[in-house]
Amino acid sequence: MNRRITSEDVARLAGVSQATVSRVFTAGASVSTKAREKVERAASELGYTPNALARGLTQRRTGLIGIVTGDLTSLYDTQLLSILCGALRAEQWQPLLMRTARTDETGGAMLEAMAYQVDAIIVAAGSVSPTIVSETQTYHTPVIMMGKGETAGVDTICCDNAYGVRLVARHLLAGGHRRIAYIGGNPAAFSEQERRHCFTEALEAQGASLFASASGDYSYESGQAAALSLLTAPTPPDAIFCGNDTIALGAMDAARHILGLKVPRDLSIIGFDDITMAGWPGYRLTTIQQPMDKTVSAAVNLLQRRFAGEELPPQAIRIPTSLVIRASSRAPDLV
Amino acid sequence: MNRRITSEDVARLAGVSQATVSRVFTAGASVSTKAREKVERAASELGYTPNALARGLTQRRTGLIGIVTGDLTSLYDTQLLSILCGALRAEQWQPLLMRTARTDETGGAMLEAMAYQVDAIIVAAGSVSPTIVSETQTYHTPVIMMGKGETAGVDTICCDNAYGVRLVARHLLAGGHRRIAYIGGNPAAFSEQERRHCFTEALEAQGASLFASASGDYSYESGQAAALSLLTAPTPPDAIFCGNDTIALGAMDAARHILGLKVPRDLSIIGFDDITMAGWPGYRLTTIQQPMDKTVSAAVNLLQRRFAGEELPPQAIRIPTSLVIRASSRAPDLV
DNA sequence: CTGAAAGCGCTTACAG
DNA sequence: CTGAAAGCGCTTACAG
Repeated sequence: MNRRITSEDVARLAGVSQATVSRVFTAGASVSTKAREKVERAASELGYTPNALARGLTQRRTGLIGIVTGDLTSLYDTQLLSILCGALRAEQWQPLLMRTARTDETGGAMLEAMAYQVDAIIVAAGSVSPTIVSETQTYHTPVIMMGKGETAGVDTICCDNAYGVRLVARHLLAGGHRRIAYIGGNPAAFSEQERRHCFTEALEAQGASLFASASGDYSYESGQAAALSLLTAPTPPDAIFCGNDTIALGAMDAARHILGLKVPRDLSIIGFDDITMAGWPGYRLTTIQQPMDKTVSAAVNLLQRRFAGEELPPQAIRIPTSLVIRASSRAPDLV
Repeated sequence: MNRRITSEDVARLAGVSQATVSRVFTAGASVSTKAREKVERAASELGYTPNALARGLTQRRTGLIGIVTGDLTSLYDTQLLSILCGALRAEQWQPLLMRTARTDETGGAMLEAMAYQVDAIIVAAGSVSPTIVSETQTYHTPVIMMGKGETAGVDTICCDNAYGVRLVARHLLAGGHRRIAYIGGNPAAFSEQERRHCFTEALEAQGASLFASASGDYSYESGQAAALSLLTAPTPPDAIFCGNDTIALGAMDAARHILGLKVPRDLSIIGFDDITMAGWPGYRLTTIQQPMDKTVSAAVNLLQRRFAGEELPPQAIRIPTSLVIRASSRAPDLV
């Protein structure tokens, strides 16, 4: 057979109407046990599965969730994606993955997802112009932006950067550090701006100040390069806080393997995210934990409420952060 | 407006028939310049994009490609996924991501993808029973299995495991190693079976034999545990070849940080895949490179040919492998 | 509970 | 080149 099996085929074999076949595959529709049995027998004999596209055309829901990610080069993004996909699957939602290579592709990717009538879009990358936001609002499709603070018109889920970096500042100062540097991620990213800003403020609130800083792009290589330039300066920093763990791993490798420094004896290094590798014995990175499972379940909950038709204003959810002390930072009591 | 804009709306505004609107958005359809202009103006004014679902229902093609992956915990899988998604996007194909948590979910995930009328399915995880294969063949949907050798009825793309592990055997023996161990991945995986088998054979072909071996599940933790047990035996191995890089990183960290061994002085470690981290200065892992871009472009090419209707028998493509010598293995000339 | 029929938003022969 | 109409495979009021 060169044609897909349709509900019509099943109906014919089962001796019922096509509508009855449809009802058997529609949760909550009323069908007699007898009819249901005939249909199920016929369906399994023919190997019938309802066409999700046709179903999506008639119902309001397709079960498709658009996920806009960056280039998936970041270990954090990748771990988040994995957890997110697992959670979506548990809800029987299918992720339509829009991987963007550049941050300005985000808007386009959202519109492409819309073309497939996705029930919602989760944006985990790049930033979105207000024009795009208002454009997507015409579609009445829920949009959740991850890693972004309050944004007009859409839901956002973000970790508590301010609290996290405050913990870092306190920890480093308690560790006796006075030349504290910062290596940031992509300057255009919200998380970078917030982390840098709040970290600087937190130091100042405690009577200290940022000693030096550099910018990267959240990559390992950028962490290496930035660390190298900071550490070879006439007066190098004695601690580096990094915008994410990947940068921190690059910085640590540069300090140890290129410059021959001991971490944390010569230098404390702290990251942000708590990706799996931060706990590996080769790194044992002190970092701010950003609980990915909580982020994901907040997203799923929000979608459930929106799908249920609840009329709530755009949410700006913050997920709590915490400090995970490992071996890459000087312990306060040893000073 | 609470309703999506349809081609009907555009037609009304542009003063043409709905069919003409459709033609403007269908590549290769003939429309007069005048009509095209009117339609394009109206479409952009209304913010119209064709409904990809409705289009998919009438055409043979949806532009959707189902991708069945494992739990995305593996660094190799994740890097491959990233490259794959980039390549699909370049073709205007959208990946419908089916992330499975257990290997026996593969078949179900394929059928779910089928329900969305995907144009093809790329399976990059788990194994598939012959029943599922024949079931999917009824749908006439191309299926490509990655990381699998020749399989009846479907296309496969796999790296040249045999050649790769032969290079490892030769390299280790040339390095003077005589107690060579192997830590495998998931015993149910094709790649594991092939690598283990061919590695054992390669050693024997060169007059040596496998000294010890252990099984893991391709994870970092399993690499650590297996290395620990092998290296604390009365006579430990002096070299370990690992079924993938992630295992090798775990093994290396266990050797160095838990047992205090020097790599490669006390022990050579070799991996498989050549993931990004294998080149990081903290590891500098000697490994077999499996070119992901070639794997991906082979898949894209194959899909293009299948979509074009070419009648070719199931392909069993092998991608060449090569040895990347870094610092985790003893150099032959130093012995 | 069940069938006939309209409709979801497109594409594509079929005439003209 | 263009319009009217059939059809893709479903769901869902509407009657009965």
